[in-house]
Amino acid sequence: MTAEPLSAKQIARRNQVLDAASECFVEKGFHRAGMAEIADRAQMSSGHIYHYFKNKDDIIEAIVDREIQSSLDRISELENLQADKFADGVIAQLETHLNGVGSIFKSRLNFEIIAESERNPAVEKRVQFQRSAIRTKLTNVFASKLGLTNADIVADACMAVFFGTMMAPGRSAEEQHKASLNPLLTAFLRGVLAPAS
Amino acid sequence: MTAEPLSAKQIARRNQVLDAASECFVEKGFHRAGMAEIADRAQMSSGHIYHYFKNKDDIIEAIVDREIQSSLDRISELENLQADKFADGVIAQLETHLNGVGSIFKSRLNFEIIAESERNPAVEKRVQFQRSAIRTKLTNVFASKLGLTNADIVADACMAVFFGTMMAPGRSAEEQHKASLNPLLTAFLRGVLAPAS
Amino acid sequence: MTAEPLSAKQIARRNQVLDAASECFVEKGFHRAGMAEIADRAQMSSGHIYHYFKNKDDIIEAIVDREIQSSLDRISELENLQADKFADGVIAQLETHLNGVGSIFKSRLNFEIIAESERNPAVEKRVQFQRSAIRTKLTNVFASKLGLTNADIVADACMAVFFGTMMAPGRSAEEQHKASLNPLLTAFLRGVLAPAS
Amino acid sequence: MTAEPLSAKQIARRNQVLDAASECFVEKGFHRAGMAEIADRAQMSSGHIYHYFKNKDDIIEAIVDREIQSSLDRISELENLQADKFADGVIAQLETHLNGVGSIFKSRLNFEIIAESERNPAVEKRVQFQRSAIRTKLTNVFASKLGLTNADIVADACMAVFFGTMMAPGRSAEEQHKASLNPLLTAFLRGVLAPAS
DNA sequence: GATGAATGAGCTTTCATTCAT
DNA sequence: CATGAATGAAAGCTCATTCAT
Repeated sequence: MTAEPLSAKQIARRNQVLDAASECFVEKGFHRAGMAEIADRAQMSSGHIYHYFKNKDDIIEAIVDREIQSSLDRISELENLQADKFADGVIAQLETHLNGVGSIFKSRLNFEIIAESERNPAVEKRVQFQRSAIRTKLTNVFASKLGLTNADIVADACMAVFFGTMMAPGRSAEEQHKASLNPLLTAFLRGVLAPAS
Repeated sequence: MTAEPLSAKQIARRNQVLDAASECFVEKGFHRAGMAEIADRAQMSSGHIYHYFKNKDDIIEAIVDREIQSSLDRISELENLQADKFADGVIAQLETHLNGVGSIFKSRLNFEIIAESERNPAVEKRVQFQRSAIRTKLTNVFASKLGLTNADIVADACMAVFFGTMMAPGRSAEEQHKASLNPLLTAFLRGVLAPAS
Repeated sequence: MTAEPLSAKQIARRNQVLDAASECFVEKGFHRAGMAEIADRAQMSSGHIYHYFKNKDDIIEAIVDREIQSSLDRISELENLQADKFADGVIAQLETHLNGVGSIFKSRLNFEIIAESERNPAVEKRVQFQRSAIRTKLTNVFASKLGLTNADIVADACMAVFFGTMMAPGRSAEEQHKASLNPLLTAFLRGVLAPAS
Repeated sequence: MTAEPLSAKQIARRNQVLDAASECFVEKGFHRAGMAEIADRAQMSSGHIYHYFKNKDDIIEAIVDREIQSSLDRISELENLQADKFADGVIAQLETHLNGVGSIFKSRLNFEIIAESERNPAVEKRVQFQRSAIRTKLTNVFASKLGLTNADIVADACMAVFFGTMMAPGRSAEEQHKASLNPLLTAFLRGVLAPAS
C-alpha cells in the first residue's frame, strides 16, 4: 500500500506514454484519440500502458498535470525580471505566446483541458488549483518585486488580460502569426505593473 | 437543389432535437454524448433524428450556429444603450454573465465549442465568423454611439477583457456566484468607452 | 378477396416503380438499393409504394418477371426467321447481346437475378420457369422450322453456348465492345442449326 | 510499411473467419450476411474480426481470392492428363462440376461473385484476373499438350462451354444431380481438343 | 516487464415498413 | 390516392480494458 518510488526507467517509460498521448490529444482531442494509437506512438503495446496508468482518464489527468506545471514554470520566469523592466517582460511573454513560438502544443490543449474540466471533476480540481496557484504566484511577485499594495487585484486583472488575449483573436494560423498585443491593453499593463514608488 | 422551406412543425421538431442535444452536450460534451440519449430526450426514435440532420456533426454545427446567434444577439443589445451610460451597460452585462444568470447553458458550451474548433474545420469556420462579426458590431457601435476614432482597437481590447473575464476566475459554482468584475478592468473599460468629446 | 383488375393508371404507376427499381438495382444490386431512393426516382412517396407492392421482395419478384418476359420475347423473335437463315439469325442475336446494344440494363441484372435465385425460393422458381420456357420455345422452333428430330438436345446445347458466351469474356467495357462470337462456336451453331434435309 | 509475415496461429485464425464467412455468404449472400453471425460461427467476438480484416469488404475480397485460387488449381489439374485422353479428362471434370460433387460451396458463390463484380471494382479486378489467368492456362496447356496452333481460340470456346454448362441447366438440387453433359457439346469438345497430328 | 489476442458493450447510421393525416 | 413522419431493429465498426502467455 505504500507508494513505491518510481525508477528512472519507469519514469522514462511513463513519459513516453505521456508524450505520445499529448500528440494524439492535440490532434484529435481527448475523446477522439484512441489508446491503440497512443500505444503505437509510445512504441509500446496497448496492454502495457495499463502498467503505468490505471486507465485513459488517468493519462488525461497526468497530461493536465504536466500542462499545468509547464504554465506555472513560465509564470515563475517572471521572478527573474528586474523591477523597472517588469511590464516589458510580461508584455514580451504575452506576445511570444500570441505568436505561438515554442508553445504550440501546450496552447492547443488549453481549451481541450478547460472544456474537459466542465464535465470531469478530477480535471476541474486541477484547473482550479492552477488558477489559484497562478494568482498566488503573481500576487507574490507583484508585491515583492514591485511593492504593490493591491497586488492581488492587479494579479486578477493581469490574468484576465492574459487569458483574454489568448482567446480573442481567433485561431487561424495567419492571424496568429501577425498578432501583436493590443496597444490599449499594453498601456493598461504598463500602468498597473509600474513599480510602486 | 432548391432548399425546401421547412414547415412550422418541422422547425419545432428540429428544435426539439437541438434542445435535447444542447442538454446532452452540456452534460457530457460533444463526443461523450450519444445519439441514443439525444433521441430519448427529444422524445423521438434515434432513427428519426436523421430525417432532420444529416449526422451528428450536422447537429453539432447547428448547435454552434445557435450559440453564435445568441451571442451576437446579446452584443446587439448594446446598441440600445445611451452614450453616457454606455460603459455602465457593458460592465453590467459582463457581471451578469459572470454570475451565470440566465445563460448557464450557453456559456457552458463555450469552451466545448472552442476546443472543437481546433480539430473540426466546419466549427472553426463558424468560430472565426463569430469573432469577426463581434469585432465588426462592437466597432460600429463604438464609432457611432461614442464617436471613437480608434473604435476597432477599443473593440479588440474589450473583446479580450470580455473573454478573459469569462475564463479567468475558474468555473466553480461558488466562485462563479460571488464573482464581480475586477475594479482595475472596470476602470479600464470606463476609460476606453467614454464618449469622444 | 377477388383479384381486382388494375386500371391503366394503376399499371402505369406500378411501372413507374419498377422502372425506378430497375435503375437502382442495376446500380447497387438488390440488397444495397434502398426503398427511399426507389421512391425518389419513381417520384412517389416511399409509403405509397406499399399500395402497389407488398414489400421489397415483391418488387424484386416483379422485376425478375419483367426481365424474364423480355428474354422470352427475344427468343420468340427467332420464330420469324427463315429456315435457311436460321443459324445466321441466332448468331446475329448473340453478337448483338455480346456488344451490349440495347440491352445493357437487362444483362446487368442477369447475374444479380441468378445470384438471388440461389437464396430466394420465389426467385428460384421464376428462374427455373424461365429456363424451361426457353428450352421449350427453342425446342419447338427448332423442330418446326428446321425439322430437327433431336431438337431438345440442340436446344440444350444452344442455351449453354448462349449463356456461356454471355459470361465468359469478362465484363470490362472495352472487351465487351470489341467482342465477337468465337469462330469455333459459330461453326458449331451453324452445324447443329442446319435445316434437317 | 513492410507487410508483417503472419504467424501460423494468425493464419489459422484468419481462415477461421474466412470459413465462417464463406458459409454465411453461401447461405445468405454477401449483403444479407451479417458480421455478427460470421463472428459467431468463427467462434470469435465480432470486434476481434477487425484485427484480421479491415472491414467486411476486405473479407469479401479475401473470399473471392480463395475461390479464384481454387478454380485455378482445378484448371491446373488438366496439365497432368495424357494427350490422347485429354478431351475425356476435360469432360469428366465438367460432369463432376455439374453434379456438384465436392464443390457445392464453391460453385454456389460463383454467381454471387460475378454479381458483386458488377458494382464492386475490387471484386471486378479479381474476376477479370481470373478470366485471363484461366484463358492463359488453357491456351498454354492446349498448345503444349495437344500441339494446337489455334490454342487461344479453342481456349475461349472451351471457357464458354464450361461456364454455359454451369449456368444453363438451372440450379435445383434434383436437376443438378442427374445432369450430364450435353452430347452435342461433348462431341464438340472431343473435336476441338483432339491432338494435332 | 511486456505482448497483443480477445472481449463485448457501445457507437453512429441505415433501412424496410407502418400509419395518422 | 398520396404523403412523409415515425419507428426500432439491425447493420458495420470502434474502443477501453483485461488477461494468458
